[in-house]
Amino acid sequence: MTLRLFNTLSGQLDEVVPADGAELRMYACGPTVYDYGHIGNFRTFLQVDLLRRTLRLFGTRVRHVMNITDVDDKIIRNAAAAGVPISEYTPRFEQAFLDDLASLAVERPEILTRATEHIPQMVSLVERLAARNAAYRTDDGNWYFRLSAFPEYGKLSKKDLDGMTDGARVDVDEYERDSARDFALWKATPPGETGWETAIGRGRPGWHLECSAMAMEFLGESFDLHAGGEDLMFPHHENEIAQSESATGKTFARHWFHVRFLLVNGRKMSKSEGNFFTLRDLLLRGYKASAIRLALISVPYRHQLNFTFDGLDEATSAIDRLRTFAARLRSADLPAGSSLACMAAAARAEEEFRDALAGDLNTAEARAAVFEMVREGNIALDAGQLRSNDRDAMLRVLDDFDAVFAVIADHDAEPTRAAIEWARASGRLDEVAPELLAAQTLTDAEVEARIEERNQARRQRNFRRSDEIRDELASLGILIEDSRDGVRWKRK
RNA sequence: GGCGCGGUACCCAAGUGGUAAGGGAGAGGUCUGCAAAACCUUUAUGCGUCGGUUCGAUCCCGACCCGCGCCUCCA
Repeated sequence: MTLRLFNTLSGQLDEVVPADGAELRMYACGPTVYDYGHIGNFRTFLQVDLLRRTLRLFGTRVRHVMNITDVDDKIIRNAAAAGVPISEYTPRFEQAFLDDLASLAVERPEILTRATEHIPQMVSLVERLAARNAAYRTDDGNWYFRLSAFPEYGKLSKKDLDGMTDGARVDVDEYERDSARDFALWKATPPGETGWETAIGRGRPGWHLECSAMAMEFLGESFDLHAGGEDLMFPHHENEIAQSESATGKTFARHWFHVRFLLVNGRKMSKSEGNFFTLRDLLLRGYKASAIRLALISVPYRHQLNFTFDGLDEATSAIDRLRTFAARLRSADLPAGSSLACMAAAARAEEEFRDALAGDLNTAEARAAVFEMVREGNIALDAGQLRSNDRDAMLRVLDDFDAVFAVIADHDAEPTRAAIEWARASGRLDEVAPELLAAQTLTDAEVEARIEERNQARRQRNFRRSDEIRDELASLGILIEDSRDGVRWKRK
């Protein structure tokens, strides 16, 4: 199966296939590690994860490179404010970021790469550009890219810069850029400030240079796909294209994948709006990692997603439904054989699920296909018409669904536990939902013991006592469900 | 101002030129010591407004209204 994906560069749906016929080489812009990641960041990384998981489901091998930007103005400023060198400042947030990705079940890219470890590659890129007269050094030691050296500039973001550049250029200060639109490749820094001594002078990389250098380092001068948030389209990706293609004369990335920003309560997320959430904020409020993941991937990547707490509740319920169905399938005692209707339901779900993903990663439709099968499966189960082969077929659909969505398999305890641990360590315990904290006061074994106590009371038909225990556990955020196959419980 | 996206039931959200997926919530029911959970059923004569094209439009065209994003650090 082949994925058809919107390509910002071509402006249409293009098939995503490896140019070398073997391995899909993709580069995704990673985080600048100056703070904890927020849900907007994670929507993008989650959608990239969805992309790579879908490719793999379709049988495509992936070599996915993600950079960690560990030097830039914000980092330098924040580290200075914290009174630590950046080499001490960034690892903390890099680790937090990677932990957050793991919490959200985001697969690790094949290659993670840091900007500060590729200074030589960046320097040689500048030298190549200089040799082609596409880069120049100003008297203050900065290096700029000469936009006029790249006539195709604007082809990604569809900007026509002709009228915007410098038609009215009069006297350009000798210390300034030749054109206001020329962008910095390398920023000169005085001794004492973060910088590297290199052949092109002392300084540090401009923002765009690292991505070009590292993408080429690990994927070659020309590769299959480049991903990032919509804001990166201009100027970041446009500049990457300009500097890369000017240096190599080759197409940089063939396919460009951009994820739209999310809104929170209908507005752009910002600290001043009071609608700014990190992953950790949400975990501490008691939302499960799986629910956050599902909420962030259920709206297709090209649409704005309006993130709300209602949406998280919806995702929580939806996951419960899926998990309950999966558990029900697994534990059901079924006769051998298969039924035509159930096999057909599974086959249809599988086909629709794959088709939906193949059509520009339509997660909403893919989800719907599986939920339809869930309903059909439940009906068959209730009617005693589901047979063991049907079960296997439906479980396979759920497996494929989870290979991409990754929300049915329950790994929610660890992220929540880790978030509480982190809150404890960083003096933020007051941000933890009381119920969540309460639920942590009992170990699983202790909960089981209380439940056994209640079971005993129930056997003696001492329902007053039994309800007492149930209420007590409920106040600790532990929900009890009596079922035919015994008592199930879960932490809220 | 330039570029772009969207307005579908109480909420979220797919979708197609031929009569509206899915999830959540609500209601009813099954089950249950009770409850919860689970499961089933049910919920848009209508898809921002007004015109047009068409045998037929939510889907195509035009105008308008509203919301949003990018154009500057930003995923």
